[in-house]
Amino acid sequence: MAPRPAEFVFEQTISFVLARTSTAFRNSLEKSMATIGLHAGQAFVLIELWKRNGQRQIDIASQLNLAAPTVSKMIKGLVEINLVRVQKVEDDARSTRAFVTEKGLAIRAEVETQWHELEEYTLADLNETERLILFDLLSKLRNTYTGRDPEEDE
Amino acid sequence: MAPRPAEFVFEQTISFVLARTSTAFRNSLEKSMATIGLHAGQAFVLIELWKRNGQRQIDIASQLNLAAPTVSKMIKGLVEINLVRVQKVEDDARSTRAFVTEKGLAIRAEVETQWHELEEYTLADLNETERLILFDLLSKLRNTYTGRDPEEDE
DNA sequence: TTTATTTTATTAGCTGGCTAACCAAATAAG
DNA sequence: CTTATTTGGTTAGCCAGCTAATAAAATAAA
Repeated sequence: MAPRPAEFVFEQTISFVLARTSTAFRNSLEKSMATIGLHAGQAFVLIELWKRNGQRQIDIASQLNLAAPTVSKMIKGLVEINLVRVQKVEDDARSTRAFVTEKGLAIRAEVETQWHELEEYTLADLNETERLILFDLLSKLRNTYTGRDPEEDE
Repeated sequence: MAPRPAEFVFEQTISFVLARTSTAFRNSLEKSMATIGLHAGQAFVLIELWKRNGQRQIDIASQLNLAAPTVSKMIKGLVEINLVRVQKVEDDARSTRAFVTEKGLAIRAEVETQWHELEEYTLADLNETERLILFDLLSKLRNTYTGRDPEEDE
């Protein structure tokens, strides 16, 4: 491990910039999703269900690297606004599967539009090469923090 | 603005990866700071005060791109554990200035050590070039989201 | 000078995250 | 078969963020 410099400047660490950027981005995402009546966390759950409908909460949590209670709350919110319904699994009385409703399916186009808009705004100052590199580097960081196997998503 | 592709894959957007990476990083930072009895948010306030002691809450909020109530709570927590004290400004009865206590000054070395350790862990899979590029790209994103003037930090 | 506006900070209440503790069901061990 | 462990989910309670609403002080405007 590299030695800690004598005069440590927090602002010049990637950790610092990543943290501040994260917060700022989160606000933007929340605002973006709010325009279509969603919270950011709910959008992530929907994205997961659009990919594989009927997942159990623990599966969603695993995919998004979230804790079980976090997903539990998000799904509760989605059920309340009729975008998702839950259904007991017949052969396992512990788990419940989450399914998108018709309304939950219908909202996908709006989410995509908003998401794409935010993405463009995010990357406005970056050229194509920078975009590819940033995606790659962020993916590496994610793998580092979550200990996940790269390329395990399809 | 580029057209939204026919089949939109959320997972392949930088927004998606950034969001998931952010959450994972936040957890790591929180755990890291917890080893020295701090919360992540409190660390950021301390970092600001170490740089310029006696700042008003609104100054700190501005520097960190946080809302006033957020900083208010963080400082309250820091005061409770005797790392920060607040003092009324004599010529402006609205604002209070925050100062690090002796204990708040003394903890700096520990925070630096922990921070540096997390930074090394974060960047373990990245070479020097990638580190520089990542810092630069994240800074760009931060500027995009916060609308801040680049290079305004010293 | 009086009134209107802006500024600083706090409180209340929300979502996004977490851990700890708990329950019930499924499975493994004995 | 009975007990112990693991697993899926919820509840409670915490911090990191936010907005809206409020209060008080400072400033600008009339």
